[in-house]
Amino acid sequence: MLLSKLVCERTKEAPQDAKIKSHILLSRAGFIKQVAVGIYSMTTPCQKMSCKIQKIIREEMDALDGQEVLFPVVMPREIWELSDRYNTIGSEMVRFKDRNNRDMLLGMTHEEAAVHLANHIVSSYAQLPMMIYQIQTKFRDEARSRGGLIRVREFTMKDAYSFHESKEDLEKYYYRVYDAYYRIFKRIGLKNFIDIKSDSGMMGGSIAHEFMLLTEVGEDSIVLCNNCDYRANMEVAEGKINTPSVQEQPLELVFTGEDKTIDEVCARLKKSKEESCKAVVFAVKGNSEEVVIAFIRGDLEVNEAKLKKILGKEIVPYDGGVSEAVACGNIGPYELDKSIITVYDKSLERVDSLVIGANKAEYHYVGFNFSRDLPNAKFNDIAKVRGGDRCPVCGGKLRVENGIEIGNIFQLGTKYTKSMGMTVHGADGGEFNPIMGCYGIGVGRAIASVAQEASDDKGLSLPMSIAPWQVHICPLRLDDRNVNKKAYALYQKLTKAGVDVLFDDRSAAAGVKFNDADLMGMPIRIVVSPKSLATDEVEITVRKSGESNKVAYKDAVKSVKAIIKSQLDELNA
RNA sequence: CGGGGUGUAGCGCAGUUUGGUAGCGCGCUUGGUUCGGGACCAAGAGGCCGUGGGUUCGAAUCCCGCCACUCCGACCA
Repeated sequence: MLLSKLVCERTKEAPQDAKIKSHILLSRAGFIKQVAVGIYSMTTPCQKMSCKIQKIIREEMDALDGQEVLFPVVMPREIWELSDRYNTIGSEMVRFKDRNNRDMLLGMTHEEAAVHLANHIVSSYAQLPMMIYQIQTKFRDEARSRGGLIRVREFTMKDAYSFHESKEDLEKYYYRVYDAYYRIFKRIGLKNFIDIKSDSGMMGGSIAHEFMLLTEVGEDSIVLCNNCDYRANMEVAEGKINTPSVQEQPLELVFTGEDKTIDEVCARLKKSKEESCKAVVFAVKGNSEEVVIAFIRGDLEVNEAKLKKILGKEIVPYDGGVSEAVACGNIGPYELDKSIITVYDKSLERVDSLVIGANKAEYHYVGFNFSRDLPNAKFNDIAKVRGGDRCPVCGGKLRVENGIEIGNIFQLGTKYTKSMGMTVHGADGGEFNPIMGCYGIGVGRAIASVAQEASDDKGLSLPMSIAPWQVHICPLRLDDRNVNKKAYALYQKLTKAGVDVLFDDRSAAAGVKFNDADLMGMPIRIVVSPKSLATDEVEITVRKSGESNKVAYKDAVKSVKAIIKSQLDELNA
């Protein structure tokens, strides 16, 4: 490819809105161009990279006996009503009417389509296990896109769906996919990634893992143990905390005036926050009359994901109180209106003397004791883990890091096969609903993740396996007849040898060419110049290490192929 | 969905307070001199100042509406 013709505009300055490295570099290198919020065009280098990632994914999926299919982007309402997701999914799903006034939608995931297809084809247990996958555009109307390609509305995703006769078979297959995911991420050049147990959320099913790239700019919080290999998404992470040892005391009503926050009340009463109980008020989504109060120790925060799971309902923060008389700041568990849904965090269970709201303006109680004063209270874990809490497995210290979700795998169970009426004949002559797994990887997000990780202050430094071109030739002084002849000849020879080459045919200054090469990040740079040709050599520089060697012109192809091979071997190891 | 911010040339920005002929840097075109880490000289092209309305002799600038983009938060199968 000749750089002068390449559809890809580099800029010196980053777009003002780009905040994170991958977004800045992909924009500056001209790999992506925003069209609307969360919607991007990809230029040639980016598309080539996407194709190479897809090729690796296909190889690994095919090795699992996956069969590539293509589901539609636009689907009718009907199949989504069978799983009830037409109604349960909110406005992230784009719905519209076709010319005949039929309800249609844009696919944001394809469990329904997968079951619809499999249901028509699979009728016997002998056809199982079976996995189908696709690589296709999805549209999710995210409330807020950000971070360049990290969180977008339209994106290319590989999604796979497997069908099994038994839970055991699913589990066996699930862990094969798990291993394949490790290979995929390693092969595309990601380094600092881990898998974590995750909340299967609204997908249904039980066991699920997320693959996370650990990076400061990640939007997810991950809890990791410094001592053992416990790790979990913040949504499901558990931590152990110390219980303060306080003497049991009689319950006593105390005046606290205008002090409402935990800090104010504890300061006035000279108590530590660990001996207080705070109330966090939520409303059930779609019904602001239905109030839920979560009680938790004053120094902790409520983990809304855990709370939702316990309630089985969507909730939203609510800033009102339990009544006009008792606003936030004086709510307590003692003698509270019984019609209100309450949830108690386990952090409160063994504190023998608590400061609580009195459900009465300007008053709190001290000396509250759950086992004495509210013996029927049930305790759940609804606390957000903090860095420094202790590991639930080994007791070691927990830390919290940020990550980007680069893939996920779910054991779905029979949620979709049951609701959509997919049955298969078993060996015993009976019928059963196949057990499903599903497995996703976002291709664009993988590109952003690589850009985030594989880069330095000069620009991208792309892995050999997915770089759009493996070699970037920078001829200096193309007006020099010898340089011109030898540089173009080298370009031809490398191309013939099966190497992907980008050739900078512009008559620009050396600095311009070098800076563009550094920014675009091809793994090997070759300089052909009057200086190098004086000794009949070219200069080969490895982008990653910066290591540079002069190689005899006639050995250049051999030398390049050796570097390519060693870098690919390292990624495939 | 809540709270801030910004829309002026392909990109990055100044000009808006105090209304008076549309500016700068980069990039682009042409010619010349340069040539191993973002060269120099000269000459050019390129803008309905987001959009609709209002005020005014006159609006990028003042007023009102709308749209888009963006940051923080909520949300995120």
